[in-house]
Amino acid sequence: MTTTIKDVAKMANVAPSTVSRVIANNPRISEQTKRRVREAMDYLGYHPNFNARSLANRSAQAIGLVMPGSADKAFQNPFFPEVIRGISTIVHEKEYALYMSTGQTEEEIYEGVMRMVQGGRVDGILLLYSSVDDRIMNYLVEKKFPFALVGKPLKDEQSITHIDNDNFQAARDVADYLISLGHEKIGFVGGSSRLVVTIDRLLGYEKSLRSHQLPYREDYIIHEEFLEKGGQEAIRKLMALDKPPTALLVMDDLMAFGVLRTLSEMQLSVPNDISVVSFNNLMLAAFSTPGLTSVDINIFQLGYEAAVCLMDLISKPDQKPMRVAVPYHLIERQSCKARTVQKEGSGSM
Amino acid sequence: MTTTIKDVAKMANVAPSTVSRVIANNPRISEQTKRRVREAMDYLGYHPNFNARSLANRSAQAIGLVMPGSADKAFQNPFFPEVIRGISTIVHEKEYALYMSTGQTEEEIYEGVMRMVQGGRVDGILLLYSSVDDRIMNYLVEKKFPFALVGKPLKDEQSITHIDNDNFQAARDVADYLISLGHEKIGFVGGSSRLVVTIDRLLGYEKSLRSHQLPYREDYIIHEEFLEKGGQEAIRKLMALDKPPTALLVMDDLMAFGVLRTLSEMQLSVPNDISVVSFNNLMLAAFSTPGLTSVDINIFQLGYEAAVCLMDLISKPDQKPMRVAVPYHLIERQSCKARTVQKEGSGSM
DNA sequence: TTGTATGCGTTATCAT
DNA sequence: ATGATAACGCATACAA
Repeated sequence: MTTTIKDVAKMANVAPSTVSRVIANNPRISEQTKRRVREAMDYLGYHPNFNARSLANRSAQAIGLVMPGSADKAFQNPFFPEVIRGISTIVHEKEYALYMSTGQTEEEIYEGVMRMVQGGRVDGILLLYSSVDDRIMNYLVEKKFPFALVGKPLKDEQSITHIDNDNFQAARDVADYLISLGHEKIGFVGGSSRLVVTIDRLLGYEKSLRSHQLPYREDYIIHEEFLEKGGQEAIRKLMALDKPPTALLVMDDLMAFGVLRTLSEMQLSVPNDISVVSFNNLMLAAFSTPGLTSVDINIFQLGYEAAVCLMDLISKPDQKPMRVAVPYHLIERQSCKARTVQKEGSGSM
Repeated sequence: MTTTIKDVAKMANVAPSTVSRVIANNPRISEQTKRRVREAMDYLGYHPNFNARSLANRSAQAIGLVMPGSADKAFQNPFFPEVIRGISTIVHEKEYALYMSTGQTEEEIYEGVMRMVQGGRVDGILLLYSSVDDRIMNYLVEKKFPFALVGKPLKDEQSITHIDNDNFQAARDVADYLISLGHEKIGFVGGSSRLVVTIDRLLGYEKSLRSHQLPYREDYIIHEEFLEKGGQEAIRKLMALDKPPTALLVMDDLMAFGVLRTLSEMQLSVPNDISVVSFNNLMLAAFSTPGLTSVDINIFQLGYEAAVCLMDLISKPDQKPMRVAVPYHLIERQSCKARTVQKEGSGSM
């Protein structure tokens, strides 16, 4: 049916193995026969069968992408397309293909990953999130299957290749910034507390408060999904408090939009009534009203570096685990404002 | 190394072929042995090798995604993640996997598609754009390889399965809308003129003008990339005209943002000085200032329906080509305003 | 430098 | 109801 290596061999008057060698550009084949074989390939429109090749080779020339929830969920947040952009550039360079798992529940995703891995569909995996005690990561570790993590593992930092920002420091910087603006009641709107990135940033936030002798109030800490809706939920809870915060550290721009929208529905003004800083610096951050002050975490680069590391892991059998810290920086826009001095004034700063 | 069907067979005291039948849940195997085999599979943590299966089967249980330019380019526009969301839901239901081709130039993408197809990596292809005289589409047609097109083919409409909006009518509606607002000088900011969607909408726009006895001016037609930058370029050209338009039909929200931004840099007000309507109704449309009046083309559904069709094409050998028209509707926000009556007043409407 | 034979892990076609 | 065996298309160790 489809043309195989044998057809080419026949046409070029050589053995199939010779054709195979020509494909691999084996130096021990004479230029003459190479040319002859290549002509035959061109003429017949031959293309190698990947499945057969993978089978004989045990390599698939493809890497798998694992997102939290299936693509139809994750892609709601522009974070993922953007990491994938970074990944894609390097994957393309290496002539690899990209494979996306689909699955709604954690169980389904886990199954999908097992199938990818054991089924020999992919040579390596990129884990695009890091959560506490993740089955999938445990599985990969145990299997000693090449993978890189976008994010930080909770433990085994030394043995797991991972690429992230210094989220502890980033959150601390942000809180410091808010405090320097005179804010003392700062809310934290984060993602699931099972996400390591949430944990890290919460720690950084806490550290900042403590170093400024500010109280750390549990009721200022909210955990929601990284979506607009999450932000809406969060801000409702916070504003219902007896003493609502005057500033917010929001972990995701999308959430921040939810916050902004709800606040404006409540007739509250950002930044006059409340200041907001968030993370990711998505394109939307520039377009919202007011412009959103946001931490640019270099999402693209996160993906790019992760792909580079994974490729190393795949090609160099005894590559040591790596850790790459991608720089971040605060982009100031119009969502923050200095607070007029408090009456209670503990005089900090 | 990895556990194969043979290991399972040995452990369950059956032949490999029997194990294979159990996997396929062949009814001619007794429940007893099925149970025994399954226990062995569980115990050994067996997972079938996809490559071997595909090889024997000539089916990959995967479909390929083809975007204009590689992911790292295309994903700059939220359109693509959103179509993929739609695709992903149905692909996941059918337990298929998703392959993404990577490639920068048209040549590279073409090569990638050939490799996917002839290499047996995928059982079908989703073409996420439609351009005039597209090599890739021609190749797929010629190969009679199952594929569905998101968009409309320029010719062979009857024989190519495609999913789109009625873009002619949509653009006509939009232009009518602008005209009903009193605008007579309406600019058209579109994508590449090689894209069928551009062609269709341009036709609809023209039709609207003509039916209202309004002049169709070449210099009001701009073609740029579907990115913010494209919009910036476009509006600069238009505003440099002797009689710049008072209203714009912009083909993409991202472009529209570019337009908005540049206009505001020029100290021009939307909608007071100029009205803007665009397409796609991305999340950003709601967040921009002013809120962007945009045509919701149901991107998610576009992807969803396309995947459904492709699955039919794959599973039913003699499935006829299909055409699905996804509805659209105009979402009015604040970027358009009625024009005060013109002095020259041809009195239309 | 090139050809021969074998294996990669499954499925499918015969048998029994 | 189950087993033996031959593909599937390619790569590679071993010969020549």
